[in-house]
Amino acid sequence: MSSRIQAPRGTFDVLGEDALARAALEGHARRILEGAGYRRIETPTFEATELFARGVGESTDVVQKEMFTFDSGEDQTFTLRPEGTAPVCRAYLEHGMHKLPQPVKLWYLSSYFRRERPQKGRFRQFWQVGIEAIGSDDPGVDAEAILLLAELLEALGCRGVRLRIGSLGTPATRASYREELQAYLRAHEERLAPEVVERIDLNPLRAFDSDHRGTQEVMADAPRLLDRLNDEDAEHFAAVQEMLDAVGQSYEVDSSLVRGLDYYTRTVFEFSSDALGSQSGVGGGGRYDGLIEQIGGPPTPGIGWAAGVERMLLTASTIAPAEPALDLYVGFAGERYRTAAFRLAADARRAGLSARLELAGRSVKGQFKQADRAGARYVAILGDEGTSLKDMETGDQQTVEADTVMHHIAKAGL
RNA sequence: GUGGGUGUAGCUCAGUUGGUAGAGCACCUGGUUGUGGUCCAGGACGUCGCGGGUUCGAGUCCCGUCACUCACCCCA
Repeated sequence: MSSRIQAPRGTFDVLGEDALARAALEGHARRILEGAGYRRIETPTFEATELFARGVGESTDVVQKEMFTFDSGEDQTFTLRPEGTAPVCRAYLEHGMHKLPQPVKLWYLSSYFRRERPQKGRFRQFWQVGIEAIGSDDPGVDAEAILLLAELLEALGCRGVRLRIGSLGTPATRASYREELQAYLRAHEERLAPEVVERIDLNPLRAFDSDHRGTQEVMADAPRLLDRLNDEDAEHFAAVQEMLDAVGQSYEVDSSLVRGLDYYTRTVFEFSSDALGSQSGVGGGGRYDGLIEQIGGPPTPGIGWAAGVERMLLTASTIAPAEPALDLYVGFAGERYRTAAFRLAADARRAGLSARLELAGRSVKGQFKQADRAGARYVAILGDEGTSLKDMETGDQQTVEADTVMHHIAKAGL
């Protein structure tokens, strides 16, 4: 066993009930998102490393220490995609989608890769369902996007979900606010928790989340980003809130809401669930009006979100995947009936029934047992005494010609 | 990347002060010479995560390693 090969760290096989639940999740996502005009897009699993370096931001944790980058043997390196927004924006540019009616609405469901230390709800290959709406800065796009994610989480029965929203304004606003906040924190260093002081340079906004009493007192009077927004951005944010209010979507405004990717501007939002433990984020996103320019295109506004499939499934309560129904189990008593049984199962499938053939050499008793466990409605056993057709629900059984099994089942109304 | 916990059958787990591995469920067979859901009997499945050390002897003790897990960090 020493040399038994395992799935790589932080990866997993999708099987059993999990596979059924994922299929159900995909069905909900397609119905909800396509109903709102989003169309499916899938981009390559790996991209030029530069796309993420420029798009996501050189200074982010994702780019600095979490990317799986490999040498292509050519003059550039490639990287397993750590997120979906930059690749979709690249595709938008590459296919001239600015000529389509704007905004272009796209959704995806695929896997992403980050070299992190795995724990519950955090993997090295993980799945996200996400949307991007590119080409409009109308606040209605923001509100609609938020609502769609809320609707998806609702459809999945995700528990303990709450929504926080904020606005980051422009990159310039954000940068000057950051300096203001850092200066404020340094001025009150002696009252702050040591770990907050340590992170003033790296992540000053984190100070808002501290449960340290002195820190909380200091932060009560700290400058807020939302108070520093310019008029246009403040109006935009107000419009988004007005629309959420109009449809009764509950949320809380969180001035300290930050997202880990550099490209966000204006609206940001996050759905979290207290059912998740420390990886509380279920899904989130925001506006990225500078991203397309950042990767070499014309100034183009955009907004999107991504939600973690594994995390949604961890909190989902109403996804009760059902095994697919089985109409007919075809067995046989005696090797010489094997081919006829094979043919009956094939005929049944051609006629639109779900049918399963005995493939494990079980005894007749074993075949009935197996058919029962598989939830078969009918069992047909081919053998010396003809073909026995049994209705597993009523227990009724008759001996029929193999050729007429389909006819008998049809008569019963299947 | 840092720190803590845990790895025994397909699954959930037991295993006494170190003495050479068990239960339940699931699977297969038989009881019913061709008939399910109950019951009874039987069977197959483990180099006890992996490697090394201590010992006459290691699932048990020690070291390393891998994986999972929790917290930090970060995010989906």
